[in-house]
Amino acid sequence: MNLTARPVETTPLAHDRVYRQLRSRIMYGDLPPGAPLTLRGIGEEYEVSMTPAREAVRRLAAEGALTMSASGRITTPALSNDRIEELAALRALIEVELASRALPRAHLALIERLQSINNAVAEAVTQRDAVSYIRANLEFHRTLYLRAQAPAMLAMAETVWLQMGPTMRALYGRLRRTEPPQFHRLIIAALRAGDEPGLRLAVRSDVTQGLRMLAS
Amino acid sequence: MNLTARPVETTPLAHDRVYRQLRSRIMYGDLPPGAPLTLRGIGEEYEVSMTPAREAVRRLAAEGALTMSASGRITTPALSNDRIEELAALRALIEVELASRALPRAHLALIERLQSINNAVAEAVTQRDAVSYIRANLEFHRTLYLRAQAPAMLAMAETVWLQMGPTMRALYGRLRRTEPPQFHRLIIAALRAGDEPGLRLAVRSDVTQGLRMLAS
DNA sequence: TCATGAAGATGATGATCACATTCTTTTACT
DNA sequence: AGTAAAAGAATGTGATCATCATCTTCATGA
Repeated sequence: MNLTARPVETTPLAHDRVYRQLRSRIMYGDLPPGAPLTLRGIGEEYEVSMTPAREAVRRLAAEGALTMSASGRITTPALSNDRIEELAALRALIEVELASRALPRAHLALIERLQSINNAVAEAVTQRDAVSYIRANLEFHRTLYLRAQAPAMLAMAETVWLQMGPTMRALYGRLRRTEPPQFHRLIIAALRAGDEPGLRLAVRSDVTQGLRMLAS
Repeated sequence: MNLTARPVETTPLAHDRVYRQLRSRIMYGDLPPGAPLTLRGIGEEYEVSMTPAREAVRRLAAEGALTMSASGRITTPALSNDRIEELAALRALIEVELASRALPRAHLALIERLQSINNAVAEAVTQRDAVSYIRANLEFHRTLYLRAQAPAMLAMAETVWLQMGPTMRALYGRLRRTEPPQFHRLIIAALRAGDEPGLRLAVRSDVTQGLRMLAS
């Protein structure tokens, strides 16, 4: 048995590092929809050969974070309105369930952390910083859902976030808004009150509000 | 512009062929949970080098169809009971929604096709053929959900099926049953009657019935 | 008998290259 | 000037190899 108490510092793995960095850039809207990528370009940017770049891309493509054309060209996804509606519906289904499962375990410390994260969201909104906004917003949701103790569901939700990343950024660009997210306050209030129906409604509203931007 | 009206027979791509064949074997329960795989073994089996084998494995691992240990060892997933409960809950959430969206478009021809697929399911049950049973059962569900015109949701549902494939097979092995699936008949009846609440209940029951096998 | 350790086998990782396809730009012809 | 053909550049695919980590097996010693 290995008893050497070394830290968890495993993973100098090149492909995993490239995967995680690309994933962050996509999920948080650093790349616009339809942005082209190349294996050689990625390899150069992250100082690896084509092989780890390919594996990272293959992995991201499998998660829907990247699109591969018939000829193998790599781009970030440019979603149709129908696709966006579907993904929003998936978010509603999965995240309402996650919130519901997190509710009985949501104690005061968690609620206060959500409160503080929500301040960061509001801050990003006033500064019109799209990437910071998306990052803080998703951190708000992830922090709540982690309490649900449902890793498979959380992974599904994150996959949906990943697919919507570039589009989220583009949508935010059209948005003229300076008020902080109202539904986050409703979520926090419902958590405090232990109000499950209210929580479900608040999460569903928060998750599908982006659709209204499309209608206009 | 290319006007050569060649058939769609693009894709002699090795990694894609390996991916699809491995995916089928996993989804339909041809591999037991925890089965080890190697890149060289896959390459030899499908007569390709390690490179396409690696890409296929990477893709399947990203979908949760394969598990990679910290040292890179590849196995089919061996799910905990908690994980199985989660995946069943996800099936319920997503597939109930898909069925509901398919309902208004489900005409007689579709219902008759479902009827005939269900006969194949019953046939597989009487012959105790696990792989045929799983394949026919999933074809039943996929045929219905295709009518929902919701490709992103269907892809999510298939990802869940994929993750449960090896476990489904193992569960079926414990099952002593000769009667055909009762809930499929309820699904078909609800479709004929245009009964949405009944359809939702029938799909949810069908999808979560496997959980009862675990309780025993 | 069991633990310890070394040697060999096994397997994933990453780099590099040749090749075919696709896309882009340039050239040539009407 | 506009269209088409052709030359060139760019890009993904698949094979091969060197390397390192891990696992297994077997021998050694208390």
